[in-house]
Amino acid sequence: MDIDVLNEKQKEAVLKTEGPLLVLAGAGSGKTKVLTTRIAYLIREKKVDPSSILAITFTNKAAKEMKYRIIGMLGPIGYSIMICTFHSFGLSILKEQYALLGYKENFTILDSDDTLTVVKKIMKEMNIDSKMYNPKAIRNAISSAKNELMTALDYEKYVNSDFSEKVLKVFKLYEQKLFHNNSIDFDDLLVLPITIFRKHPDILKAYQERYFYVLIDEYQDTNEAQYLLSKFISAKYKNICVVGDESQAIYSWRGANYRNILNFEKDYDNAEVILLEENYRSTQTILNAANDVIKNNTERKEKNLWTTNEEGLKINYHRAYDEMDEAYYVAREIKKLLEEGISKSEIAVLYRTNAQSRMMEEVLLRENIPYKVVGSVYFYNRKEIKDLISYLKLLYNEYDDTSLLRVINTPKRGIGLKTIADLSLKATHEQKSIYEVIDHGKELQFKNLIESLKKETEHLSITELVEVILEKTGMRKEYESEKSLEGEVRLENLEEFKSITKTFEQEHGIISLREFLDEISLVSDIEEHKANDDVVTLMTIHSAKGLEFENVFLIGMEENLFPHTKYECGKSELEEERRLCYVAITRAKKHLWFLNAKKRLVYGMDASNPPSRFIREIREDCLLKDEIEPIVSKDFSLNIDENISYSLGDKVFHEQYGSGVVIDINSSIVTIAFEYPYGVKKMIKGHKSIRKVS
DNA sequence: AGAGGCGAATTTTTT
DNA sequence: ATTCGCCTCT
Repeated sequence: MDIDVLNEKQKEAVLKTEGPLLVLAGAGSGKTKVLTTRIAYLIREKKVDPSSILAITFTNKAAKEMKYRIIGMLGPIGYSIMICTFHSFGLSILKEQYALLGYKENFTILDSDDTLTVVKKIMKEMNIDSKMYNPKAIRNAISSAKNELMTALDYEKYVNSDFSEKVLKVFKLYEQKLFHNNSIDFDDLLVLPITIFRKHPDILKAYQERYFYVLIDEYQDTNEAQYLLSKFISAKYKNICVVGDESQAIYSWRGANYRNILNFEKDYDNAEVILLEENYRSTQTILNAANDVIKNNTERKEKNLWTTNEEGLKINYHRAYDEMDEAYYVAREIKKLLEEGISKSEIAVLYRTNAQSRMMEEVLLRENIPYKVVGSVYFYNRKEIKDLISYLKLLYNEYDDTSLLRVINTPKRGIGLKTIADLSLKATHEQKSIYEVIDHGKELQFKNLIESLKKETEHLSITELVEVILEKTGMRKEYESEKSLEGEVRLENLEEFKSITKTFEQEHGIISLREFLDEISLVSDIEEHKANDDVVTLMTIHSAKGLEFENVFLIGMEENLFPHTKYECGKSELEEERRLCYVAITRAKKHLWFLNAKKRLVYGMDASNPPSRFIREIREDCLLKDEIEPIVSKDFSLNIDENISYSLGDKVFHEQYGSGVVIDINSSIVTIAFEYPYGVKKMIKGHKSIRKVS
């Protein structure tokens, strides 16, 4: 553990172990290093019991990274430290205290799709028109209310419109329904522990004593519930260290309140504040640009990033003709970088909205530059996977109506809408779950099937159980008998799921269904276990938070797009956009490019936006305007056979990857699933390397 | 139950 | 421009 490699401020942050501490850590100032060293110091020097340390992060990825680094420093003892996300911390409490709130041990967690389904169902039952009131909006309103720690009862006081009146109605039933289903949503993972703590001071006390030292990462992103949970847990010993940077608060639209970090000193008497302003990541030029932009925000703590790094390259600024020209400029610059021997994994293209990735993808495909789009398709979101997970959830918690409804007629077993409606009505009426009220007909056969599978869970591993489910529910047969290529792909996905469970079991030993379900409920996607993929990264600025790349292209630097002003543009919204810009700029270590276009298609209409105000906020000598001839090129025909149309399920043959199936088509890109080991690839329509086979 | 047509919406995303 | 959800028709 190298305390000596830390700078003075970082050292202070490590050594001040007692009492409330606020570490304002600018971008690239070694925040994670401080956190991990601090934990190592507590254990090694202060002889603190690892199990009395609680470190909370926002994402699984961050938690994993921190754990990995700690274990690197301390060895296996690191495993016994509670390093987790807010939600998994909440779950750990609920697993111990569920009974206090009347839940049964086998409660399950609904994801945001599931909760939407519940909301829709309730709206239907209550005859609320889903055209007049958007179910998603209602779900979000409920979720926001819960994160503000409002119960349905509290919400009543805030009803001031038609919409909120409907929200209230749905909210009440929603909470009832979840309870009767013995299930909870993501928000409950934060809210219910707080409810318990408020009701049972003795239990709160026990947790306070268990976690003597508390660390919270990304404190600027805490919402009310998370804020309060942090406060409760550390209220007794007040050994709370929060780390964050209000300049990087970009989730206020999700209920995060960066004032939590600005108010830390008011919340905790004698709080010490340490500023980490030395940046180890970027060049002076990049930091100047970042500072120039962020200083236009009013609500922030004065902070000025500096570095001893060299001045570095200027920021290239290119105003392209249109979005295609913009993408081509980026592709050309990337090619230059690759020729210089720069690794693709050190190149990122960042944008404000997902829609912008499209043209970029198309051009990178045409130019044969390997890339990945972060956060596009979620494995767990595929239909067949969700169905399978629903079976698992139902086996664990038969009261889970959401899962039951998903699979009761999947694959088809002749249980129609009428039957389902009747069952739902009966269940609502008797305040029971659907499973409980099933007593005859084909649905009883289904119930018996579930009962027999439940028996199997006792002596099978998860992988074996999945196999039995695929067989006995007829899922496998269904897809096999389709004799369609789509069915084949779905079967492959299910096989892939089995390899996930297998890996999981190899890593964790024999695990219970509960452990497995918890894991997949709280992890949004599987590990990107294609490790050594050296490719260019495309992603939104939001997803780029916490990451760094030597070379960063920031595209769409235009008014209306970034800052984004689709709806209203209030001062606070603009400031959040500016923080987002700050985050984007500070991702770059060595070289940064700004791109925009004189005109582009927005919602199918020509739009021409002036350059982003953020560019103007940067001192001029940081920027190098690059004026080159626009590529107004029509000769994309290179390697392309025109007029080839595709439909889903078409069989194709690729000279390198062999035979494959078209699984997605969008304007000029086809997605093709090739056989093992090539997998799913995107290609430009009509590329000469692929041909259709009949 | 599945295909086709129409209208509406279209920032950011984790858990 | 395109996607998505809902509706109707086979």
